[in-house]
Amino acid sequence: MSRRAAVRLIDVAEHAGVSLATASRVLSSAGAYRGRGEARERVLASAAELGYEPNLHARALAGSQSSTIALVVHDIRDAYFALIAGAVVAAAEQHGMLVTIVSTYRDPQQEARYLALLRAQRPRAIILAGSGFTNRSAADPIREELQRYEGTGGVVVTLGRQDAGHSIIVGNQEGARSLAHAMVDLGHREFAVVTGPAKLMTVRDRLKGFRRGLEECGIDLDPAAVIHGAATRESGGTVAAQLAEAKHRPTCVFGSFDVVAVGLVAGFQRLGIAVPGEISVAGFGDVPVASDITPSLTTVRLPLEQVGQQAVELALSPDPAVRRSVAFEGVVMLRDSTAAPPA
Amino acid sequence: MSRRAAVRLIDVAEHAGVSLATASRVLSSAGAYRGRGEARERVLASAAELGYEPNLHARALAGSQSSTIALVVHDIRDAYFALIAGAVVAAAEQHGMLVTIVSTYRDPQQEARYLALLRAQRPRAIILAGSGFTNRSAADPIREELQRYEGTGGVVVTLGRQDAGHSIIVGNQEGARSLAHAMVDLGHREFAVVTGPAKLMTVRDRLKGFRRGLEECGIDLDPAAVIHGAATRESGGTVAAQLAEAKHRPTCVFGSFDVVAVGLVAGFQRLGIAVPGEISVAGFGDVPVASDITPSLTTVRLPLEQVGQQAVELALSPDPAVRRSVAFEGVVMLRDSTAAPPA
DNA sequence: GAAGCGCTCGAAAGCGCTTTCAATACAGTA
DNA sequence: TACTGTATTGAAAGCGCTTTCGAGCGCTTC
Repeated sequence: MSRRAAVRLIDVAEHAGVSLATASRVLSSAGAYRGRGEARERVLASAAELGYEPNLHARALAGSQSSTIALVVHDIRDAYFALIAGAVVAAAEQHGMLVTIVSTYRDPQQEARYLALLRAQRPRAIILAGSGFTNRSAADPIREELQRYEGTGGVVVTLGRQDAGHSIIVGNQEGARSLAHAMVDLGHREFAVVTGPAKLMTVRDRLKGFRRGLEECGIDLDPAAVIHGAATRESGGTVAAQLAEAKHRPTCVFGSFDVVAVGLVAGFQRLGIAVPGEISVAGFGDVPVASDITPSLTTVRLPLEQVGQQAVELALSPDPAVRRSVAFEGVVMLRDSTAAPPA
Repeated sequence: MSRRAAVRLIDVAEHAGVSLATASRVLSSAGAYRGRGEARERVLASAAELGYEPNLHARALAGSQSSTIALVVHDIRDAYFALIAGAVVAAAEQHGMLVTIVSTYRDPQQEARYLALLRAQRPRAIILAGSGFTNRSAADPIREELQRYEGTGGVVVTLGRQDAGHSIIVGNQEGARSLAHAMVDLGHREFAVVTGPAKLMTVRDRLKGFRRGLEECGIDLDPAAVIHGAATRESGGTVAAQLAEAKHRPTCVFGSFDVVAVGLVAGFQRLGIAVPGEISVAGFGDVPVASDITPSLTTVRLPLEQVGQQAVELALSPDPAVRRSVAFEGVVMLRDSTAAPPA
């Protein structure tokens, strides 16, 4: 294990018989530089021969231009975020950038701490996916972190929140609204919503959209019919049991995360309640498991692939000073977990 | 958006009235340094007041000690890798390290390219998860990359391959072997294996383990009964159709990735073949979807959480020169997709 | 009281690169 | 041929930090 030092730019320069500056210009292909042919070729050849690899730290330090993008998610193990991460990683690599992923496990304190840690890495941009605590007070630590980061020249891209940097609207509200219409079209009038922590923007947006959709159909969503739990499968199962025992059972339950809906379906089935025969269940996200369960889950498909790609585009957009905002729409995927209500 | 420069260490030093060196020592808490009390306190106070944040690039450059760990996976969108990534990210952050994730989408060329890109970032360690093309020839580009990286002082941790750096055995062989025994115990004698590309180590190991398990029970696995497809749900569906039409249908099918098994189950059900009534299906991995489908999937649970944690431990282990190897075992999760063969 | 030890602390030398700045080369024009 | 304008090149100054090296200090030890 000879800890032989890595090849440096100066080694390449000497080997090619040019100055350090020239070698740098050739290899970092700075703008319009083409070299007089001769020198350029020699540098390229030497670099290849010696197996030169730039040191990104040195590059970042000298050029104050980092080549990493930071992605902050709630939980990378969650399919929803994994899908976004996949798209971000793929898009970033197209631009020769690396992605640093941080998983906050839905803890706002953590999130702020991580953001601080991340800033130390001086990433070109921070993409905040699925962050979005609805703390609109002036003292929101996350917003403060973000603003500070922007202040030092960083780019911020947020998904589902719009109080900092570029923002991407992932279609939470619109999607939920469409879903509400679809459920009413199926004949449902009695609803329950099972969702996550009220402090998450995502939760609020989906709920708001669903409620608005119902209102447009002349249906009021009883606040008591909105159940806030965790955004997990287990939570769905627990709530299913509660709903099963309720005196007045809804005909359609909207689990505002696919995993929750999956838990609901499993829960009802365990209790011998037929889905969709006796009760319809819809989810949100169209994560792979949605099509895998039986009955397959009616849900709202979010274009996560494009969202991730777009996030990288915005992250790398040349003029960060002008805030941009891009909206996507969710599309309702009618599958087997919903049907007309029992007669 | 005033692009005000970030606070530097020298700003802190001046504000505290100490030298740059002292400030550095206090803030990077280098070993046994405690300061004479006085100086230390002042530096800490100044840093807090000015909101100092170290520049990791400068740190890495000067100290030649990076604070990122690189994680290479096949596909971060895949639950298996997402689970590993979650554990790695969590464990890394405990050590104040950031994780750079690269997704190679199962392309060996890509993988080698990414490894090169990664090396430019000079991560403290590279964790290669689910890499493992079985190219044992001298010209394996990935092994070459890894060895080169080790040569320059980097640490390598591999999951499921053992030709470089520290290695973690995730239990592919042992797990598959146990599963084979469990299936034979259930009464099965006729098997088929549906698996991924033969060039993946994971595929080979699981197959080898399964075959060995059967042999130990006196059963030979017909090479014709091993079907190599993609490690996807769709592939499972396709193969289910093929198996359904075969003249001699096995009583138990082992899908060596959970997703494949999920596809198999869905495929058989679509064709009206009862699982497990007419045919048993088992998977490997125990990814969340395994418990979500109906019938729930018999599979082998890999301790991915611990694997990820251990990978980080090894990555950060003080003496990289001595190669270490840690083995985990998979445990068979008998669920509803398997039963005794039809009489 | 001199020598020795174990600290803290400051000056300064880099880490490997990008990027001015000034110098030189070359082409094009008169 | 001389003269300007443009492209290419090299020297050198950092980017923000860690880390030797050595000076200085307060002790104990003989």
